[in-house]
Amino acid sequence: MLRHVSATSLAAMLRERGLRLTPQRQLILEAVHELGHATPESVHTAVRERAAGVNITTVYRTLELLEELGLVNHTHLSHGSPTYHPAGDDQHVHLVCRSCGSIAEVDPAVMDPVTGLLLRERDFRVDVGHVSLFGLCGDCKDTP
Amino acid sequence: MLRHVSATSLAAMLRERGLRLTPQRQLILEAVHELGHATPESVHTAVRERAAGVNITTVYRTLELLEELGLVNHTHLSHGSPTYHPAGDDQHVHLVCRSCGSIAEVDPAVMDPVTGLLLRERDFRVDVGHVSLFGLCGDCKDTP
DNA sequence: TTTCGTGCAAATACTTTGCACACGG
DNA sequence: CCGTGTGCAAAGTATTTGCACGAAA
Repeated sequence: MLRHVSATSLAAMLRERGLRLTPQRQLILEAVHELGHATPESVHTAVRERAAGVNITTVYRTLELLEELGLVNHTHLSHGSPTYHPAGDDQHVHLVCRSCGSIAEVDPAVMDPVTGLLLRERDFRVDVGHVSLFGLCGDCKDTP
Repeated sequence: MLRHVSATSLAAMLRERGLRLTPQRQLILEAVHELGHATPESVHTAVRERAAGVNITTVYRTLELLEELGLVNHTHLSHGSPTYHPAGDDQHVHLVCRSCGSIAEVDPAVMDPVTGLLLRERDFRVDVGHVSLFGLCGDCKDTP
């Protein structure tokens, strides 16, 4: 269960593509791991606590890069900013309550019947690390 | 299988709340039905073909209203603008290809195993008319 | 030394808000 | 008439882009 990508392996992944390891890229990747659910804004805030000068532009560019490298995924929780989270085997499906805004996580295996069906019948390969389901949570379904 | 909400029934729903039937509201609701998948921008364009003066602000306000009335739903297809579609029994789940951007639709019944499980085990009521699944379509999965 | 990466500033996209007038009921 | 709805303009947020300098390899 790999929860952290070490600086050296990040460096290796970057080098493979002729890209460079910078303090910003390390800090941003660490921030995503620490935050779990991270918007560009929250990453920016977190990174700034360690290194004041890091620009929001760099956060956007780096998150996009980290996603290309397969180190993070993003999903859209309700409206507004995308939410980034570490890629890997700790993936989860999000349950977003439209009433109270709470976000719960469930094992992506709950999607297996659906992903299997869609692959067989529609030739569509669902990216499970990317799924958000909207609805009403237990606390809200009675008092909407 | 009700595919259109008539002007009179829209009027009735509005009147119940002390709201008014206006040409803009009729046109915008019609546009959502005609377009099927409609962003605020595309609704604006479609409506303008019939009535030049309609403002984008009114489109936003009206889509929000129509959603409160339960006449339309919106979902987030990839990034960017939300996509509105008619509410009712023609609901569908969206399959969004992250490679080519294509949007396919499937019967929401494919989600039944998942919605049932989440209701039983997590007390979470999934809004199926709101589901978008991201992944790779058949055309793209071989040549990503 | 050679690119690549970053910060900065400005541009762009999307959405919301305040207000005065228009108009549906 | 009364009060809601609209258009307009402007403000607010979120994100992207161009460019010159700084820095990794």
